[in-house]
Amino acid sequence: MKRDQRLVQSETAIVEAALKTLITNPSAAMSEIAIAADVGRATLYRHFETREVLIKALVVDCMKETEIALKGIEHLKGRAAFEAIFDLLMPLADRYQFMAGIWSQVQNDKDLVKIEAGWKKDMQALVKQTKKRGEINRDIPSEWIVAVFDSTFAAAWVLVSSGDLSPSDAARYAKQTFFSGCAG
Amino acid sequence: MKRDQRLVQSETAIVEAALKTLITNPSAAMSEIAIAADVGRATLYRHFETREVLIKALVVDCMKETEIALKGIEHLKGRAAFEAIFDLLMPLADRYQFMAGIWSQVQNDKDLVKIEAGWKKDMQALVKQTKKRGEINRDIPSEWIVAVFDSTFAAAWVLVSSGDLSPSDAARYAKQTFFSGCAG
DNA sequence: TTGACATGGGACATAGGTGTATCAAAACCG
DNA sequence: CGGTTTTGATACACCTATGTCCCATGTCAA
Repeated sequence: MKRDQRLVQSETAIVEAALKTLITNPSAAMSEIAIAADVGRATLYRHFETREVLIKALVVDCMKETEIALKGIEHLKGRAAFEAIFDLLMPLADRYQFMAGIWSQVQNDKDLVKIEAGWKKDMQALVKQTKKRGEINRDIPSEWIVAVFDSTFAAAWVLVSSGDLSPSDAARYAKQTFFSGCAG
Repeated sequence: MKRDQRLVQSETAIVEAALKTLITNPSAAMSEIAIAADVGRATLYRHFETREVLIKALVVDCMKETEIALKGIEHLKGRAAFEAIFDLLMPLADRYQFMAGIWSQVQNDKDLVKIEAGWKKDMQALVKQTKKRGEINRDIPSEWIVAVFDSTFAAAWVLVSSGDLSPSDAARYAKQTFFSGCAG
């Protein structure tokens, strides 16, 4: 017995519309999302009990995509790891635009905060490793490096989302800028 | 006849509290702001007719401070101009944290959008000028340069606001990172 | 001191968003 | 086809934030 086609159709429509809507307006109402998904408001609530549940589901989706994308780069070290991250994550620009905008509404969710904290920790470890390899200037504080990495990504995502740059071009510029900026 | 001391006292308390409150939570309610200012909600509305008016007033204040800070650097060109901007604007980190967070609530205000558009235009002109002087790599698109400039600032502001970096240290790192990143 | 004025607190109407319940119509699966 | 399930629309109660109004209280300036 197959799953009713209407269910999957509604759900994918909702997820896509919610993502797009919440990127442009992180505090968009459920009714706006329903309209964008071309779905009744009641149906929206049938699929996601509350607004909170919907948002968490979207964030979890994005995080899963990230971890899938990053699968198999554990063996890379230092600069090569950084470059792989730029390449692999740049196509997910819109997902990160969404996460960045919605984050303040999610800061009370222990699960998500914990995952984010883990990422930050991994990042700091990678920075230290790269410093040891001499690919990043040891005199620059790691906090600054991490902050610059994040903000370089953000800059690239904005230009990708707005269509000014392709993901691959953006990744190239981001890598160049980041390493030139942090090497010397 | 002097202006009633109570008026100025309330107003400064409101402005300061509103700024601080809206930095941490850009969608804070008027009641929260009133409590933070240690002022009755009614008094808050006596000074600022609506929430919209309050926010616009705060943004205008920040913009004025910016233009005052930048007064007298028109004669500087290229890299020197960029460095002056970093130095002069870094102490205003909290103001920019506020502006960045509140901006989506202000995008319908023609006045503010116009001012912001003017700044962007000036920025692009400065980038082109600096490229001509050979202080920025001509092969990097100006859009990317501007985006990196903005995001470098944002990174620095976050670290300054969180107390991890002093404004002067932040400005130093930001200048170093930005020019190393964009020169080669 | 005194008249004018700002304030705090509370009551109030309004608007908009959230989440629930119901029902007839439509689409699906077998 | 026929029973089941999903759907859209609507009505509903609830809550929260906004903005207005009023009045007793306390403070200011002349």
